[in-house]
Amino acid sequence: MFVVNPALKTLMNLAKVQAVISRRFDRLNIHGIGFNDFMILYLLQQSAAGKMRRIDLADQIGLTASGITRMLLPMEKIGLVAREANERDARVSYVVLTSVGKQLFEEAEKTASALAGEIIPALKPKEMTLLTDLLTSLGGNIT
Amino acid sequence: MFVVNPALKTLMNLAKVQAVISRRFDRLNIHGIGFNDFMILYLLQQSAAGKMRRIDLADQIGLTASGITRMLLPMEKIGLVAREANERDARVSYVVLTSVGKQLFEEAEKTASALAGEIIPALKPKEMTLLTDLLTSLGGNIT
DNA sequence: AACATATACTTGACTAGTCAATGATTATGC
DNA sequence: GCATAATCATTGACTAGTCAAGTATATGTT
Repeated sequence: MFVVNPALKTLMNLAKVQAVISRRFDRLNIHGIGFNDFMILYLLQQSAAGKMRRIDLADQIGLTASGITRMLLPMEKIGLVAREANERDARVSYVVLTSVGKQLFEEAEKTASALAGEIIPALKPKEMTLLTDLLTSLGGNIT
Repeated sequence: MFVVNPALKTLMNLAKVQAVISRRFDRLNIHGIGFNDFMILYLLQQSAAGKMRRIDLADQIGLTASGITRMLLPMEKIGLVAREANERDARVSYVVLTSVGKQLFEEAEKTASALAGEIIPALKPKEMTLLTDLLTSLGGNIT
């Protein structure tokens, strides 16, 4: 029988786990938004200025710039975020969190937290630290 | 500042990490197949009979049955897998690994293993065990 | 036997992204 | 100071899935 690299098996399990979790979240359709939309609201909310460049959002959530452009279109349409120019650099278009967006985030965060608690088993502090460190070493730098 | 549930942050980092990893794999386009196609070949190859029901493939890789139907179409077309009926149950259509599929898998496994080794940092045995256990507890049961 | 329910798979209509190319602007090397 | 390169964002064309509904078959109940 063929034996594959343990690292590769780990990546396969990671892929599976993520597929199942994200479908579970998106199926809930928390307040009308998907999980990635939720992440965008979260990042904007915790950013100092309440606004971010599209390219930085892309880097943070791990999608491409064009993916961000496409995700933001419906969010702009329903007024969760808005556009703002950068006076120094005309290439940049900031994404600003609106008060509607902020309010929706705060509601959605309750549902999302509850579901996250169901999904992630209760871990000992030591385990939680290790898991966080592991994800960080794999590029998961969302704080 | 709003403080979110650590479990929720973990899920956001998981989503990000997986998005980046899967894009990196798919971009390589290993021997013309994507990462999920690779997983299908792997599961078929390590199954005792070299064949599986579509629904079991779906469960194992964490997608829906209809996703599996759609993924398999091009794979059948290029001859990596084939269909086989179940004599006892006419609803079932097995997915069989062809010799072409098996050969491609063995080639692709080399490339995939090498990339997996680059992505997953060298872990101490204890850490590796914990990571595996964690993924298992989240539903990652690929062995 | 007949009916209700469950399971396996597929399909139509759709969403969520990808990549490659392009446009517009800003930064850099000489 | 000007050509070249780099950066930010968008668009066209496409792939990879999702869900809900439908078809076909199997199983369980009375």
